[in-house]
Amino acid sequence: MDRPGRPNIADVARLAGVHASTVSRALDPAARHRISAAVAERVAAAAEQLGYRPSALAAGLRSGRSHTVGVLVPDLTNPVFPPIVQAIEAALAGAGYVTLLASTEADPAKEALLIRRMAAQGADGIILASAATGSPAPEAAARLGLPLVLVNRRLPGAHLPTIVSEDAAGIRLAVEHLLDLGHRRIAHLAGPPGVATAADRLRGLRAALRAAGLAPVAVARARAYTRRAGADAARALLKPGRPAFTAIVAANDLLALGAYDALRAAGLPVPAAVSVTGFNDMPMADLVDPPLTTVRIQHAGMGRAAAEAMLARLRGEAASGVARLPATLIKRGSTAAPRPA
Amino acid sequence: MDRPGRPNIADVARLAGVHASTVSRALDPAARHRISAAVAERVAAAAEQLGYRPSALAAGLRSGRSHTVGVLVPDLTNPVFPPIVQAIEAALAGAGYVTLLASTEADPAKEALLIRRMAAQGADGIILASAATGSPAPEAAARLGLPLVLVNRRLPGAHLPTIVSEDAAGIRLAVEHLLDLGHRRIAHLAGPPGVATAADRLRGLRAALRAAGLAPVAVARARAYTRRAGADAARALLKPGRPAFTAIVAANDLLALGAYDALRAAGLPVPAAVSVTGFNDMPMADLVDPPLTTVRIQHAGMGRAAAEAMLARLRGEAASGVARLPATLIKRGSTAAPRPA
DNA sequence: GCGGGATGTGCAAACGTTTGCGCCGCCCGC
DNA sequence: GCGGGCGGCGCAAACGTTTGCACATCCCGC
Repeated sequence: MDRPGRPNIADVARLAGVHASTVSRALDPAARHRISAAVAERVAAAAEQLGYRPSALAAGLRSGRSHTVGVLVPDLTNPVFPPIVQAIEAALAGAGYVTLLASTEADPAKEALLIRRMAAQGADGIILASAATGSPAPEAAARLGLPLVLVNRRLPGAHLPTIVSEDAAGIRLAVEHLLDLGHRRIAHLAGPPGVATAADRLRGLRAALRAAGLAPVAVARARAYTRRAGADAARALLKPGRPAFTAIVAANDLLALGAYDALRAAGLPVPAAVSVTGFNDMPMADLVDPPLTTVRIQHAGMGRAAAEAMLARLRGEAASGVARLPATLIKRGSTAAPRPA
Repeated sequence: MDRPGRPNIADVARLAGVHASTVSRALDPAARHRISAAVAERVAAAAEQLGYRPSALAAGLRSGRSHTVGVLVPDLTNPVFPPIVQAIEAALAGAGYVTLLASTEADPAKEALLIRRMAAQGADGIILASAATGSPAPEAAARLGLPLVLVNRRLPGAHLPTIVSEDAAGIRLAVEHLLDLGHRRIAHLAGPPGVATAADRLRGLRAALRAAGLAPVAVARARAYTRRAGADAARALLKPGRPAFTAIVAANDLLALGAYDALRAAGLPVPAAVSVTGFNDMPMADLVDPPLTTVRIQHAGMGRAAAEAMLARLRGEAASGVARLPATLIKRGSTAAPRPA
């Protein structure tokens, strides 16, 4: 009976011969300076001896800060997200924060539910990966008074701290690489509607081609960022009557892999008949056949930056605006000079 | 001043004209039956009108159950884990639980720290993916009184609820497939020491070969479940003086891909010169060159089962023992009949 | 020598729930 | 007609912290 589970702050106080509030202050780095060194030391020793672990729950209840941040992704099995989530978690953990993870499955209702649930758990903020237009997150977070940070995708309407890649500049690298190889008839496999990256990359593609006095010979829009949707859209590009092209710039690696499927089915070898580029340089992009030429984004960098932005907001620094992390071109086997006509 | 942030349980009680404790019971499905239907309805209406959201923090503090479960993975960027974590999270969310995620980076000290931190956050239990021998988790969880469930890897010493794949039976499928193709000289790329799957798969391989009156012609042990470690171990297999073989059974897909690298470097085409099999059927395994013949495990099934096991334990059902989920062989392009000697 | 700021610590009130206990009134059985 | 049980609800004490406030002590300057 004298070992009632976990030691209390009161137990520590008793052992150290001080009041509980003194223990609280002595153990809080931000308030330790208000305590004499001798007492602080005695408290630390007592806490150590008892193996005292403060209850973050109780602290969170009283202080309103639970040292917890929610992370929402649409689908963790999309290879883009694990590195981002991993980096977020690492950065948050480094600051003593715990990460709450949940998948929205790209369902706005579920997104709203999860935000409410995380708020109920006392989360101090929400990091949302891959917001789509119509997302209830901004309004839900605002109503709950929760800071919201966006990563990987912008939300054009909302005025929120956001970390994304340089989509336009990145796609320009891919286009210029193809132009250098001699391609002139370039098609685009665009991302789904309502997704900022899709629009930004399409715009970037148009601008890059225009700079060379060209325009895309065809644009097909995939209904989702998946391999299957990419294959379907690529098949549409290949329909008889469509203009001929020698290269496909895909808005995303999975779409590029879908293009592989469609081209293979049509008997068009990559890159001999058609060159293909992706975007993201997801893990394993170098292992597919042929190895995918793609635009590498800073997965980990984005995650870290998003976590930092959140931590800054939680410190009270009213940071905002969108940060764009540079992208680089990774040349692999899926691009080559066009077959001479 | 009359809109003090979030509505209280007391606010609801006031509006419904009852006591706070009645509100608590009326809103708790497990205790609603102790309340008259009329009052329950009035309370529900009041809660709805105020947009009342109970604070899980406060409830957790008082009741000791925070409806929170911690999930620990060594490395989220390993493609095996995202589907498992996703399934865990989905199953937990379905039961009203929130998932805490953290990466241990295969560091025992970090593992222990994260368990302590999650315990401080009031986590009701811990699901540990890929425990290695010497893991501090069992002792740490026991000391904190936290239920612990293992997934993906057993921990031979500990007596814990565990969900793994049928490793021995799975590897037997790969071996029998190679035997059917006519292979007789089979080498094994084993997993790292201290990892139960590595030992189980090696044992399964030996048993399957013994049943055919054979034995592995060579076994190389990778220092980790990574592509690079697989390549290094495969290189060791290829050293001059080592016995010749026509097939490599790898303990894991990433090791198999490492074998690809080593074989390619040695000028040995897969599968013409050497057949290769993997284990896990991780995403993208069908996209590599050549598409990998591998043993498919039930990623999502394991995650779901692990979550169910945890929920059962939290309901008080003292479940235990290891559950083994069946694996199936996926035949692709990396295996073929051996080149006639 | 005295007033006034530091400086260090204690006090107690929160934070928002859950839950054992007790009370009241009703119904039912004898 | 009466007693006992039970259903329905209120009461208040937790759960373990943080933090504004008060208070004592000490030191310093005038």
